[in-house]
Amino acid sequence: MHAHQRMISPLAARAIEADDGLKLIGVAKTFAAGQEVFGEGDTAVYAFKVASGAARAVRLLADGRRQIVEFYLPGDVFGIELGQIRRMTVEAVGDAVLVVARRTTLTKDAERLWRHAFAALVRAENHLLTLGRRSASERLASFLTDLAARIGADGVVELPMSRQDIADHLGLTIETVSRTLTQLQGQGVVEARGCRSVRLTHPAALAELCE
Amino acid sequence: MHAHQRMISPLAARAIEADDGLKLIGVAKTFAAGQEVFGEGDTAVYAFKVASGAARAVRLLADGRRQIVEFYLPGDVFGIELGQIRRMTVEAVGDAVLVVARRTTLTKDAERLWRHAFAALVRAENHLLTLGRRSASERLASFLTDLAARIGADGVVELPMSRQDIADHLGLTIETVSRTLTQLQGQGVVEARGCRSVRLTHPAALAELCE
DNA sequence: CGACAGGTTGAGCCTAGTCAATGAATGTGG
DNA sequence: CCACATTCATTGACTAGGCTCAACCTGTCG
Repeated sequence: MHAHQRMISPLAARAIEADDGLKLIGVAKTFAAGQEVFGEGDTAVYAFKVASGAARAVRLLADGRRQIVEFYLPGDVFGIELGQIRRMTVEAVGDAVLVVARRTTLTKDAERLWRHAFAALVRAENHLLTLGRRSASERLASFLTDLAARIGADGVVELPMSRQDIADHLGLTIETVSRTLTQLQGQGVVEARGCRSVRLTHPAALAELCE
Repeated sequence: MHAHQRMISPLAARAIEADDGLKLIGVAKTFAAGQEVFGEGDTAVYAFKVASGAARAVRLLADGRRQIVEFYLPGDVFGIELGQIRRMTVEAVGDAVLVVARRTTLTKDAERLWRHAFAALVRAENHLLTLGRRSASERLASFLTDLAARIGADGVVELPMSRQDIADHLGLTIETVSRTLTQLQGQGVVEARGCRSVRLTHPAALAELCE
């Protein structure tokens, strides 16, 4: 098990309340690396909250090109839908523990679900700017800055996802992700410690690089 | 005045109800081409519904690169915010008539506002796939197919926006938009009638081109 | 230790961007 | 009504950022 995949006891997760105010009471369920949480086209029954690990929301084109619409990290809520049909596939990234709740039991929390969905909108719209107008190095800089804010500890980000996942999130190839990361190291703004751990040595410069 | 900018009497627009079920009662206001409806950073007071014309939601990078996050077409509602601050600028595309309502007076319609915001999320997440993984011709094909579904009449789409707007929405340059459109004509799937009107001569083939 | 998946690096290519010239459309004033 | 100005769109020549294909390296685990 990797350091970034802190497992928590399923029992301890039974009632997780993060600072978002949404008390998502449900059963904690463990997903293995790559396991599908739900698939595009499925009937939407549950909402989920990440207790540990991470998940990815994936959309595919017919020829296999893949876009990761969003990464869900500890504390994030996902699976809220207006319709009955899942609009994309969500899979565990590495091993993950999710708290599961029937969507129908959450209607009293409508206001808070609303906030989570709106946060997703804000994130998606920000990401549109990145995919539409930023260069490879700007995409990486944005990505690392964002991750640092969400799961960074003391300037170090433990990446839960593979290079392929990062590439598919940023609309690049693994080769470009790899090269760009090397280049950022050359500029002295980040420092890799193994391929799943990045230290942001100069976060201000990294933020500059986002333009 | 262009054919696609059907003006309606402000009085007639006082209570616009489209098939979305949201009865947005307010004052109709006319905006000139390019006029700002609200700016990034402004305090969010009103919500808007497009009566005629179109609007664009714009985000800028420091060096002037521009991303059009979304086009709002007749019937679309925008300006719903969770916070008090506008997250992007919205401007009229060509002349436009908008119905304006105080956000605070809309709280009883929360359920319907919710639907509009969720629709924006679905659109944004779909567009992420386009910007992240589609080629120039696939982007144009997606764009035209989408527009045809929203404002197409009999296979003809009257474009409310300029080439620059299209480019900034699709993450391309005007030259690439222009060339790609010419190329689509060469393939016989579309037919331009002046630069603001496109006939989808072979919509099925166009849908194929989206991959 | 050896095998394998995942990551890095290199060489060459291709799509889309840049820079520049031309052409079409719209608007203004004489 | 036409000459001119201005803006927007198209086309061409060239460039470059990122992709493809391929080899090599690294770290993780049996």
